[in-house]
Amino acid sequence: MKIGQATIKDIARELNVSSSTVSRALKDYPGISDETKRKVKELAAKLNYRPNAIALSLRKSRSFTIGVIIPEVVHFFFSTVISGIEEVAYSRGYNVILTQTNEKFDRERSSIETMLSNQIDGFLVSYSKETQEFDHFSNLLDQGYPIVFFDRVPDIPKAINVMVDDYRGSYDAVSHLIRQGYKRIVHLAGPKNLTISKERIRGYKDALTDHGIQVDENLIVECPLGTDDESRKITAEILKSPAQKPDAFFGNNDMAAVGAMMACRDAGLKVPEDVGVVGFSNWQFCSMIEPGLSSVAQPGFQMGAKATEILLDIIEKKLDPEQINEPITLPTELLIRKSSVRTKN
Amino acid sequence: MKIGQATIKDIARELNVSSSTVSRALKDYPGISDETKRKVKELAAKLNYRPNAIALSLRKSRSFTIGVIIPEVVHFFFSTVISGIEEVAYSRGYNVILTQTNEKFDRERSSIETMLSNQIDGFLVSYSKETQEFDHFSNLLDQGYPIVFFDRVPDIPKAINVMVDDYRGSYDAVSHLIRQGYKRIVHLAGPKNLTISKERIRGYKDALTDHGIQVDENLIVECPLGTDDESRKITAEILKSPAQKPDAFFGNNDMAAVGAMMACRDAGLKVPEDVGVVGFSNWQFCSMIEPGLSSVAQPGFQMGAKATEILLDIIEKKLDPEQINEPITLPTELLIRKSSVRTKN
DNA sequence: AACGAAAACGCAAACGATTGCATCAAAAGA
DNA sequence: TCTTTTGATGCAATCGTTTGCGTTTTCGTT
Repeated sequence: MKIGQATIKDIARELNVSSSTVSRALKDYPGISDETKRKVKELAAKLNYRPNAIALSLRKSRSFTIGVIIPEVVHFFFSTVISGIEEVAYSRGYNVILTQTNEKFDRERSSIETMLSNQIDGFLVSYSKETQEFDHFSNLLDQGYPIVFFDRVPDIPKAINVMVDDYRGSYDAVSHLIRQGYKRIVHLAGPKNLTISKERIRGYKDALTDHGIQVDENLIVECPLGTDDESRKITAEILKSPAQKPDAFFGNNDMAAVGAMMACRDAGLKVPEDVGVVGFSNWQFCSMIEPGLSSVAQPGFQMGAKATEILLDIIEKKLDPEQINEPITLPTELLIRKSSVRTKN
Repeated sequence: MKIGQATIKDIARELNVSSSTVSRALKDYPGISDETKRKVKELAAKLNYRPNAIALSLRKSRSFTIGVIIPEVVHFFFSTVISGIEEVAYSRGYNVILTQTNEKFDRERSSIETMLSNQIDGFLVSYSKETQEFDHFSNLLDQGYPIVFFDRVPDIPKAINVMVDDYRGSYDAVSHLIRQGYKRIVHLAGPKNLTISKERIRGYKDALTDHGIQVDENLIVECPLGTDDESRKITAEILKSPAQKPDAFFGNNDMAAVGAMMACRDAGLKVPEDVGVVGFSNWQFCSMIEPGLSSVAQPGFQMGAKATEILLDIIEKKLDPEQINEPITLPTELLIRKSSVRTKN
């Protein structure tokens, strides 16, 4: 008993019955005497019997495992999403196998391969920044594999997408800045191949237009990396230029916003008096820095949970993927802190 | 070909050979003609054959999957550890299945159960705060299951532990505060059942003693939750008390340290002029807040990577677990920022 | 022409569990 | 007493792959 788990065969041998009987006894099938059931269950408990999930998977061609592919675990937002995924999967009896792509396209593809080898029941995907074409996903969808995309979602047929309402979040943030009296608002944008970046840019533009401010394309600057260092440098550059100085920064993410704040401080500008700043994602540090950084909160946990629920429903045929034509959007919430509130007036 | 992957049998049937031949041809076994090998490989490529990892696992009683059990994914430190784990596992051809316990003992146990069912090759564990007894781990170790503990490690026989040098990190941090002239240093300690908390307390005490300062047990206050809110309240309480006021706070983690900073600010005390603060973990926000929070950096990625390497070496019999008697400690690094540097004086 | 050896391949069991169908006994009905 | 029904269990195939051993084919040698 030392090595190797007890199997149904072991129980069968010990009790002088067949494996079939043991299997059925354990699952309370009709047609097995109460006496036998009792003995089987007793011995099973005594031997600490645990069904071999691998054997089960092979038999049923189902692994009760879902594969999660994300760019990077260490991003706070993604870690909250994982938490949501894990929570739902666990409660419904599924395992989660995880790989991060580190934003590499090749790794995204090879991860899919190994997961397919492992007879994954379905995929949960947020694709990498490098990914520009989506054949590897389309093929899977065509073959009928369940996939739910979240946050970074592709624009391909049959894809089921769960995302936050980036447009609305961006629109709200920029409107808020305008109401606070800021007029020349720079948008530190994300990589333009990502839908989320595009949506946020769209929200930014519409907010300006709706408030009677003309969009100046020069004020939309791309920050591909999304780090504070990058945005700090870019912002410093902007502040140095002789053109009419901006008086607010709306970051595609919180790191970019923080970088802008630092650059402003470096340039001797005060936040929020001289310059307003709003970020996106509501990372933990937003409430800890001084001044507190206003930010658009994304419901990461809910997103992970929702995406997983949909995926499992599809896997378990409770839901027909054909019926979902619209992306599922989750509401954002603008959290207003000091960085964007003009106290003087 | 729509649904269901091509199997070895499919290839065999198509080519009028046996499965054995196909299997051997694919792996370049001797005793198969070059001609056959060519044909098999060609067809395999054409059918997009992918070996069924589940069947393989069943046959070899090996799953090439390791199970990771951690308290919470959303902790920055743990997410860096996961990243390290994932990196090494991926490069060595293993899958990672992940569960978080949410600090619950029951969930820890049930996670182990499901992982055992899934024929996990080994465990990587950081146990929950609720966990007080370790039979569920001891049993596994006795049965010969490979387990490597990290960060939160148990004091039980045969356990292989990977941890940061908490003692040294704590000692360095407190010594630094003393050298800056702070004298009454409060330690916002972690749960005392965790080895890491104990080690940090030990480092705190030794640093004081070595610098000729007597340890005052009243200055060691437990912050079981480790949140900023909790520590903010506790710190406020301490500052209100009539006793000789402390002039520095050393947090068991960064959140606790930030809480202390906020409480000081609330009380009208300036950091670092009046009060010095040092945290532990070096979360991302440390460099973003004002003043920057000095902190002891823990090499999370390296810890995950190291633990995984050891585990895989044990699994692959490259390493004999009996040979490891000492915990593996990774060096910490004290990052000094403004919060603990007295400029006046 | 005949024999032996090497080369190429197939058979079948095994991993652990499930399940349609057959089998056997005992109990019920005629 | 003999047939029919019901209840309890076993057989064997299956999922996809590997592998020890046996079988067949093809040569080369004498």
